[in-house]
Amino acid sequence: MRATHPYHHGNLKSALLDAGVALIGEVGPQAFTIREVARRAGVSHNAPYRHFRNKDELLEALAVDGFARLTAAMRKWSGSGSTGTDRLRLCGCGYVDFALRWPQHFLVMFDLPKDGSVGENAFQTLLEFIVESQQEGALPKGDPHPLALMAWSLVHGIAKLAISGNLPYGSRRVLEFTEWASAAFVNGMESLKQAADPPGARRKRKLKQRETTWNLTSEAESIFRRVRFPVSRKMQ
Amino acid sequence: MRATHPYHHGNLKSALLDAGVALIGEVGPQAFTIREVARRAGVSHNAPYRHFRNKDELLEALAVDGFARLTAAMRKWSGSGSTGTDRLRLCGCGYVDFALRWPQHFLVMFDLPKDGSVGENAFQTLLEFIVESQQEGALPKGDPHPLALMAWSLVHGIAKLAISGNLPYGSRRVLEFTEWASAAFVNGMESLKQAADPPGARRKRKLKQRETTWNLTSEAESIFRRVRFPVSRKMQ
DNA sequence: AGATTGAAGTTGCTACTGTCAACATCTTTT
DNA sequence: AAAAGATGTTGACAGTAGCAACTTCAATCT
Repeated sequence: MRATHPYHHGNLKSALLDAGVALIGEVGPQAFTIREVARRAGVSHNAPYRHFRNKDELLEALAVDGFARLTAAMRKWSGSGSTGTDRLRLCGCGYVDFALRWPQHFLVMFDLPKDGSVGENAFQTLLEFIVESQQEGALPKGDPHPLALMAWSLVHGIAKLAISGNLPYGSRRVLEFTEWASAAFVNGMESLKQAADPPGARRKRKLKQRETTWNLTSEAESIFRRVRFPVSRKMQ
Repeated sequence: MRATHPYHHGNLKSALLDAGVALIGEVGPQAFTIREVARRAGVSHNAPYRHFRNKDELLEALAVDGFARLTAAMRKWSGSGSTGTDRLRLCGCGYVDFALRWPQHFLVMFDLPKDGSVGENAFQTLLEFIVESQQEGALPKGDPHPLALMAWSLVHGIAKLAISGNLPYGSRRVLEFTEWASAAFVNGMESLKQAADPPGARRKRKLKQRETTWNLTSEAESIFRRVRFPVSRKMQ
């Protein structure tokens, strides 16, 4: 009894995570089973319970892993952009591309009861590009959160609808649609940017405008007057 | 043995659907169980198999039911709008409101493998308001499908993110945010509407512009030039 | 009428799952 | 060296999806 694997696996936890990522990618959350993960890691059906309290905790770990991959994908895609709006657009494409490549994993990340604020990093990445675009004057000044949440909602909706087969496009065209929609978002918002805008020498006013109140310029506000979306209070 | 219920239930199928709707609303797709549905309908654990081939078929029936309710909600909300853009905005709010009220049911409708084109009616409703808004001149002319899909993606993303707890708002503010985002969508798109636009006497050219090609005006196209999202081919 | 057929509901079974409890093995600390 | 603790295993239990064989009952066909 030495030819078989040793009694202790060594680093079972990461092996379980790897097997879990593979399994979730194959069968999705419905058919996902702790016992199959254990099987793939070559270990008894109860070994995982030494590393995860229960099934949900394992799934949550997979979600955390997924968000790390997602953030990496967004950063990688946006890396080739030269302006803030370029990066913003590419970031959205990376988001959708990730969702299309690992739809089941994407499911686990969002459609299961999670606890804390997983996915915080992904949102920060998006927020960063939003702020950049604001500084370039491509997006209206003020609290960037509503804009970021709107952009996020847009690409998230595209991703989910595409995955569930509700967009009449194949993967290829979904990405083109994402790019188009992102451009439409930015260009649409651009029309609401600060009216009296000194055309230059404003790039230096770094992050002064990151207050926590949604403060549209009067011109934009006159357009948005019917809604007046209130302050973004106490995000998270 | 007459005091107990009769051997044949009468209309078990609809009773199962009712119990299923209730159950899915309580526990979600994960904990959803055919046997519990049977229990609630006061029937043996295998009776449902006379009406649904398997669990997925029952869930799909629930999804169909959900889409009917969703469409009804959208129509009810938009009923109080006076213009096309009003109805479009309210329609989006109805969508999100429905998702927030029955998040688990909403899950079943989109995140399970479905077969055919369920939800066709809901999309047609949205498309109708998009076309109306185009006729009012509030949205750019041309194929309404990309616009409808973008609007749908936006509200769908808001709904999903809100349900999964990724929007920093409570239900109340989520609806306000939806309203704001919808207004931003329309007003943003409005800036791309036909440039040389005879201000009146165009409401009569009814649905002439419902071609299947995405045909932006030259002005809008110059703004969208970097993407050139192609024709919407063979929707569904 | 009386027999037959077939739909609708039931009971019992198998294979599988999540999770608990008790046990085995190996490492680390004392 | 011995105790302790962490890690992995075996065996159980309750619950589930679905199959097969049985029962009830209404409708149809002589």
